[in-house]
Amino acid sequence: MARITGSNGERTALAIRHAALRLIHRHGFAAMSLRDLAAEVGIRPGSLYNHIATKQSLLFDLMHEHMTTLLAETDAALAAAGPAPLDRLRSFIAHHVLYHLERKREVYIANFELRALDAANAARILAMRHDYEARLIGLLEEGAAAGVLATADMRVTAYAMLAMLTGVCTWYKPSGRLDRAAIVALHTDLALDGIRR
Amino acid sequence: MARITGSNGERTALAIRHAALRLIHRHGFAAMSLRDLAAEVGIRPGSLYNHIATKQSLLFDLMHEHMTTLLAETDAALAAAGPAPLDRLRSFIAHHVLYHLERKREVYIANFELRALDAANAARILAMRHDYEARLIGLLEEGAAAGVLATADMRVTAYAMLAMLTGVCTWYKPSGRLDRAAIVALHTDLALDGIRR
DNA sequence: GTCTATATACTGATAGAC
DNA sequence: GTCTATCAGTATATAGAC
Repeated sequence: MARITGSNGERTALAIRHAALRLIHRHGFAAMSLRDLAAEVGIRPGSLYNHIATKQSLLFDLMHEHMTTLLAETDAALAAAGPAPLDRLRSFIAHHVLYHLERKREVYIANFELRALDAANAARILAMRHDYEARLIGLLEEGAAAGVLATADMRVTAYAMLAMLTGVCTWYKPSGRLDRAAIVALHTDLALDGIRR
Repeated sequence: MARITGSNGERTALAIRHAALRLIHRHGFAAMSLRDLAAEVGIRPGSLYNHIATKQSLLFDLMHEHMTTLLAETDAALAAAGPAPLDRLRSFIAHHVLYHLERKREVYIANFELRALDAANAARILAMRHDYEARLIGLLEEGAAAGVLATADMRVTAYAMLAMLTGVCTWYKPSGRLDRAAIVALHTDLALDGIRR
């Protein structure tokens, strides 16, 4: 007999993940105690262990799920884009910015809590991050081959672009002055043409 | 009678600051115990309190010293630059990148451990960060007034540029492929003209 | 699956001898 | 200024009743 969808156990597991995202984003993984987490969920500390193996595995699962989703969605966005290198690049930028606006907590954690993972887990997440960087480097190489863009160094340019595009996570608030489309357009312009006129 | 320069106490205090920069950069402030710190310095945990008031004040002092130096050096770089808006902007970019290459640990801590400060200390560091951002926004406004650059939004453009320029902290290694001048040139080109050709 | 209770270790910080 | 010793609180994780 199949497990009942949305049973109490599953709802608790989901609540733990959401509460962990909030607390880790706000205070950092090391500063989040399992007592804090349990209190946020509304259960006793020991009950957490019906849903997680260790605090470490909880962090890894959150990061792994984020990276899996990011890679899959990016590939889908590129598959839906036109064939022109600049169009594909625009598609990457737009998806990256929108994804980072919508899931700023997951992104923040995946970028800044790598230090809290043990060596084996960190290696797995790093490999997925390298896969993601490789997507952008590939797009830059396509553009350079087509003669529509130029850069002194593919890899460092990709790092610089990703740092800029990921920066939205640190200041974006949904109630802010600019809407999402304006933020995407501004970052696309900056990446492609800079600020000089 | 003046205190002897480089006395044992001062050398210990300096060693604590350096060790703290290393450990916080590597593991994060919350994950650095004062026992770890004392061991790295080569003293007993209790002896730390001859040099620091609390763990919190140690973090604040490190961040405050960094921000003070960054603001002073930036003003000096701008004072030494030519009067043309683009020259002043190039001077800002070059100084920012070089400073961040040379003091990546301090920068990383100041950017990502704000959450570990209590409210009053965080407000002081945030005010200094806003001062720094205001320098760049001012330069962008100078350039826009002179008609040599354009942007859809001054503040968000400044955030995006700072995120990009600060990104060097996360991957730079002195033994890397590109030397500092090349990294500065690449980021200046990216900021001013983007990647499109 | 959640609860109470607890094991075991570690945390920041302090007191007082030298 | 550094040491030994320790306080009081908290950390992750586990055991067993319900």
